[in-house]
Amino acid sequence: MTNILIADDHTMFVDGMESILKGESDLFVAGRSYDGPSVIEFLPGNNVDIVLLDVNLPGMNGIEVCKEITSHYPNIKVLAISMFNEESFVSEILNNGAKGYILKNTGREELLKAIRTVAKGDSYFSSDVTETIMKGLMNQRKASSKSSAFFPKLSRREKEVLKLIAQEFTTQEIADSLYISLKTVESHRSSLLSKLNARNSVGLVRIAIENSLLD
Amino acid sequence: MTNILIADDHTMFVDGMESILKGESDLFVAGRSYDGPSVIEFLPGNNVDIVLLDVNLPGMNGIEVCKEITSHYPNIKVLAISMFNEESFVSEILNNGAKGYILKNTGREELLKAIRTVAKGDSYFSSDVTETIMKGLMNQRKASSKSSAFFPKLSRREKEVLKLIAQEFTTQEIADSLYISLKTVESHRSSLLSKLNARNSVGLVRIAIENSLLD
DNA sequence: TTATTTTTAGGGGTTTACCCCAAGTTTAAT
DNA sequence: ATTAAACTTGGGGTAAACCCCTAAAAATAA
Repeated sequence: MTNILIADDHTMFVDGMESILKGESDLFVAGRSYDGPSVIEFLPGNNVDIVLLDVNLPGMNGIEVCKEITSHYPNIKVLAISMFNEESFVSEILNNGAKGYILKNTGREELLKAIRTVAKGDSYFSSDVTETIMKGLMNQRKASSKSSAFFPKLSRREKEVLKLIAQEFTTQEIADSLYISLKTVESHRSSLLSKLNARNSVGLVRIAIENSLLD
Repeated sequence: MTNILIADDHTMFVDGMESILKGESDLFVAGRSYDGPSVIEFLPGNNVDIVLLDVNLPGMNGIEVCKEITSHYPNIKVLAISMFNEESFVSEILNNGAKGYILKNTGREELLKAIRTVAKGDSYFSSDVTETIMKGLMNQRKASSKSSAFFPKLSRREKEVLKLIAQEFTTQEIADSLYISLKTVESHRSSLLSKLNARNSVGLVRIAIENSLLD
């Protein structure tokens, strides 16, 4: 018998999931939680084998909850469930101990299969998710070779100017804002274009966003 | 007997909803659709009283589907269901004939109540949604001036031009690439600036990237 | 201390972007 | 069939961006 805790803030979804699991003799719904903290409160004193965990929970998000569970209860398996096939979500929650990741647009049969697979101690990912992870790994090399390695150092001033350019300020406005002359800003602008190998401001901003330089 | 068509791309959700409705003797699930077009295909030749319609459908979004349903089948009631309590979604689908709007985090009882209310010909909104609508009405004056809330529709050409701008092409190069005149591209550029409320190309590209319009 | 980079700033010029106007054609929706 | 968008193309103008050049003070690294 596998005891399951369903953690999802969408009541309707939890109701539905429970209806599905009720028909299975080897699966038992031990409890339901509608936010992160109540999952943590539920676990001590209740016999839970698997947590069906929504990645996007209110209060304390799924990733935090997952980290909490796997560190304190190594025997409890977390099966992450999400609306979104987002590479960032997937990789982050997997790095925090989740044993599987399925999407809410997977069917009843696959849900049951995923639960039973994880209950055995194996991992389960729906095919969409596997694909996403693969793409993520592919882009990691691209990103590292493009951004980290090929990325030239920008000086303090250049970064400042770049941020203001990205906020749609004109050269004159940037000059006024930094209390320097128009020509100085033009000079920084020009070295930015050269360093980042861009043709114009649009390229500067695209590169800046891609390398998250605007924070 | 009320015949219900469930339209949602999340299989698991549809399964769950069906499980809930199966226990009710006065409600019958006539069919299930996983995208917009298949809803439209299903209706002729099937007896449907209520469509449980997800606002965010692939292929053809819920708002379009709703418009189509209510214009061709005035007797069919649409009960909109959504993850999001977004004012823009709510007001838009209501303006297109939906009889009710509930969130996916409403419980089983409220779902059944909503269905039966709409089946009688009345309207039903969950209290959260009512609140959102009220707030929306209050903010309508401000919203028109700021309008950074939701994304205006861009025409085919505008999207093409935007993509090329983001690739650092000049107006002349874009014109050559699309076999249209420089002035035409400038015209599209200008309407893009106006629609997206940007000061220059940098703003256009930033907004485009933020809304992942460059694929 | 010397060398290098950064920051500052200018002169002078070309190209591009952006703004206002108007108006014809094409396409889509009612 | 009639409206309404969307697409197209001008003319003419201003402001901004971008490019070449040089170069001195200031901060940083060797």
